[in-house]
Amino acid sequence: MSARSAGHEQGSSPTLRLFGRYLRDRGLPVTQQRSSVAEVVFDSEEHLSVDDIERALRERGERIGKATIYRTLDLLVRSRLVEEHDFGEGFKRYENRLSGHSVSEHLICVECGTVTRFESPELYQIESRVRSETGFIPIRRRLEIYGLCKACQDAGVELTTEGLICPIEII
Amino acid sequence: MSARSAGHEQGSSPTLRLFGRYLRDRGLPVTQQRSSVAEVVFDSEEHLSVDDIERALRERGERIGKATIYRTLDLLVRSRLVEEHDFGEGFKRYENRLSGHSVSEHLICVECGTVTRFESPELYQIESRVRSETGFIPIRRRLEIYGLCKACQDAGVELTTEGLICPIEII
DNA sequence: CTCAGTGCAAACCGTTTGCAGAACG
DNA sequence: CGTTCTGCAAACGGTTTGCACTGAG
Repeated sequence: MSARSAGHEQGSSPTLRLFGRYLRDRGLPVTQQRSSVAEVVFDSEEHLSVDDIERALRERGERIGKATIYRTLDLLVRSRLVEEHDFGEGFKRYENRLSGHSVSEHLICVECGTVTRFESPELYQIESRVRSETGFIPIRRRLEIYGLCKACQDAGVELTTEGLICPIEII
Repeated sequence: MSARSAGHEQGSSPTLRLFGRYLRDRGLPVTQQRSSVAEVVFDSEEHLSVDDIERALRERGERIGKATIYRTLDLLVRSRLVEEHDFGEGFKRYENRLSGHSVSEHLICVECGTVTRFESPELYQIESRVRSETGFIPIRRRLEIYGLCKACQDAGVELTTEGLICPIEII
């Protein structure tokens, strides 16, 4: 905050250095705040909400405004180092794209909300078929399967059948 | 609006009658407004925003409050007759699930925003594999492929490469 | 006639923006 | 030193909610 700074980013993760390069390449300042926000996201394997990030920063003893967090996340997403998710919770989540499991497919439990990653190589077939059949060039995809996770089943949760059972039936 | 009402739903689409049944089964009143909102959604093949629906109602000469539209859409989604979508535009869209093409896979052009439906039977393989490998029971899924549509390519749109080209590279 | 629905406007809440002061290069 | 960033608070926009009034059953 006060000091002459410049000390962040040294001895840090390769990913953080990549972000530094991204900023420098564009003539953008590598600030204390940007480094801190990036570090929190890079150090986690989770899908973090903005509140999660703010909390993690506070635990490190840093108080960074939400506006700055949002602005930094925008840069991180643009740099392609971080991926933005929307699981329909009313807010976005952010994830380190270089954390090893660079998969963007998710199983989402409708009961407990747990998000699990999974891989589906079949997507490549789907995309190449789409491309050849329609001329559409795929860039990125989102596959989310909502359902009931094993843990909730074991806990005895049943699928509540809201809605019409057989909508085709008349009257 | 003024008249003694009760006249809606007669001679209307089977789907609208299904919604009437859904409401009656639960002891909920089948009101003029609910019928109108439902009819607009059932009569369209599109992914409608709340503004689209409000506009369509106004064109029919009906002025229904946004709150009522939201409340009715909630019922329609619960009845499983309508599906809710979020294409990351900052608001939701709603679609008649019984409009023939009951497919929930979409191609979304990042340039012009056009949404096109497509089918991918491969999803069944993916889901049965997920179920047997993890025990997760799939209920519904969302597959969205973002990319460049044929029309935009023909119009000369190029894919702008923002972000780091090779993030694995050092420094 | 009663209970639920409707409409209005205010509340909500995640996100964005304007601006004065602080920091990077 | 000039330009960009930061933080605060206010603005924003889609959605939700409280409440007096209207309408369905």
